[in-house]
Amino acid sequence: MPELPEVETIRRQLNEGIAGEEIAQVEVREGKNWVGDSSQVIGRKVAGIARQGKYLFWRFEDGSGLQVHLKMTGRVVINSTWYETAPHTRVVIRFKSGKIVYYWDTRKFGYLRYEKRVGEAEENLKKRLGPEPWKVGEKELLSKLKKTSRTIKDVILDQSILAGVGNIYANDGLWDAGIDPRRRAKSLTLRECQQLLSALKKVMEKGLMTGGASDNSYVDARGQKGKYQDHFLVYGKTKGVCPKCERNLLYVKIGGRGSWYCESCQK
DNA sequence: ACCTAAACCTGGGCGC
DNA sequence: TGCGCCCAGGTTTAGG
Repeated sequence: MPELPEVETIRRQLNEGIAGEEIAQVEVREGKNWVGDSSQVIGRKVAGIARQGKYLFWRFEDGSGLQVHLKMTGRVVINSTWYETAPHTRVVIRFKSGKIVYYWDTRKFGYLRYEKRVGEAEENLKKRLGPEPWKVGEKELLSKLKKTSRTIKDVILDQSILAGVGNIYANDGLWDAGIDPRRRAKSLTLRECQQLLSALKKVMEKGLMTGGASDNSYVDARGQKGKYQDHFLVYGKTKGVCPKCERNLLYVKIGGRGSWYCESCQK
């Protein structure tokens, strides 16, 4: 599942690959994945690619743009012939230069949407999203934690509180911080909040360094798998053991999402 | 207002 | 081996 490190990896590669390119043609093979009228992007030149949380924004030179969300199984891949005829290629964007961007998505949850004023779209989204873990202090985060009766895991997955954290990095971050995912957010001390924030930054930086987590569907904009799945601390480790104390990990569902933790090391 | 749960989809894994 | 069921989770939306 693309979370912040995966989306950022794609952003960097897209920026490198298509900045300055002019869109010549768009082929929408699956209408669910394009919101609105795809012909609106024809003739636009890409100025650059921005990101807010797990959202990508293609900025065109005329101030319009494209908002993209990959949801669970979305891929954005440049110039890979396999995707030309792949069964789940949903959108094909061809540039004047001959470069091609493929949007591929088995489950059809993701979308591309043209925005007449992309700067405004980014601003509107920014108002709805919380800060990314690097952009918030522990005191500011703690004051948000104190306002809710939800579990800490629920809260860090809430994009309006903290942007960019998904289930993989939430699980690993909570383990690294030694915090039980079932704890009420309001029960965290300032010190624990600081540990959690620094753990989340640490695991997400690791994710970025290793090219993201390709546990299931994720590949980068070059079609390559990441390696963070080789560094999972607890995520997905059913029948696995704690990396620290080697006791069996426990599994519970929190807010409908799989949660792995060590009863002994996470308090 | 605040919180939970269903809906959106498909392929893969599991049990029988 | 094969069938069918259940599950994965980001976000929105509907419901309690």
